[in-house]
Amino acid sequence: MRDLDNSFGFQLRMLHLEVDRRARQALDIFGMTPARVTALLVIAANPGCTQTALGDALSINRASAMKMVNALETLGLVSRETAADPRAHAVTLTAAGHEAMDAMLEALRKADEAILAPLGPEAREDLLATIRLLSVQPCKAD
Amino acid sequence: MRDLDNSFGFQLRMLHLEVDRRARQALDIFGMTPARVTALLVIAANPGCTQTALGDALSINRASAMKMVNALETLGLVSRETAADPRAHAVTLTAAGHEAMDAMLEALRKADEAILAPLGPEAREDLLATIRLLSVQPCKAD
DNA sequence: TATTGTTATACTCTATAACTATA
DNA sequence: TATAGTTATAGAGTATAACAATA
Repeated sequence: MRDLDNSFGFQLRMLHLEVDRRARQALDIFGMTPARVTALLVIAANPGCTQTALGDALSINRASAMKMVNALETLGLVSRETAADPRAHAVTLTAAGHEAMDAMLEALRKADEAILAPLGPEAREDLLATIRLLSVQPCKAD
Repeated sequence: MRDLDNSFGFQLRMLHLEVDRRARQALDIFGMTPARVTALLVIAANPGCTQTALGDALSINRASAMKMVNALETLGLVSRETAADPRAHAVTLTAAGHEAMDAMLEALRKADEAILAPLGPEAREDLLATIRLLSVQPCKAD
């Protein structure tokens, strides 16, 4: 049997599976999912971004980004404003979106806490620093 | 704006997004996906497991596990054998499955390498050890 | 009664391709 | 010609609910 314990991709996938499952549970009462919260966070960090820019930030294409915005708009969390370029839409959080985001982040923080329980403060900082180092930060949408 | 840099869940999701994207590219020529490889690995680690047990190991339900086995069987990578309990199927890798798995793991190793490039040997071991510590290892399917 | 596999159906998230309107 | 948004369609991966066979 192959030594899966040493496969970074496999281990990360297993961890993500668990984190995602817990996040999904935590977000269920909001009618949200991890993918939607991620989109919401990117929009919050880049108010007025276009749908195409949002897609680039999330590594998804225009059509998929539009569907996400549709879902968030239906939930009343974001709105499409007119942009300088009349072809584009400027996507921004509504007041309800800002409020909801705070509640969701707190719910996610609790879900993360359950996962991170085995780690002390230093180990958590090290882990976060390492992940940040590896991750191409796709939160710039402009 | 909320400090997303310090949100473990958000950072992990972003990292997973990138790792998954590269893994998907690497597996494309095999007609495989990360989810299918994970299932294949669990089956390889637990030869003769039932579909329900596979589902438990992957945190998915029976119906979804059956679909995965169907896909892997169609690709000729696994086979359903008769189990002690005639209600169940014993799922095992075929010879082709074992061969293909080696090639896939090598392809994934290369994809991981591209992500891990910023880390030295020690940092990689630390990261892997930490992830293993957090991850409830769902690779026991029996 | 409980469990295994199965089928049917549906939802989320992604993709591609083609269309429109504007640049 | 290129770009932003849209629509239609499709596929992967998940879920629930109900069914047959077996324990």
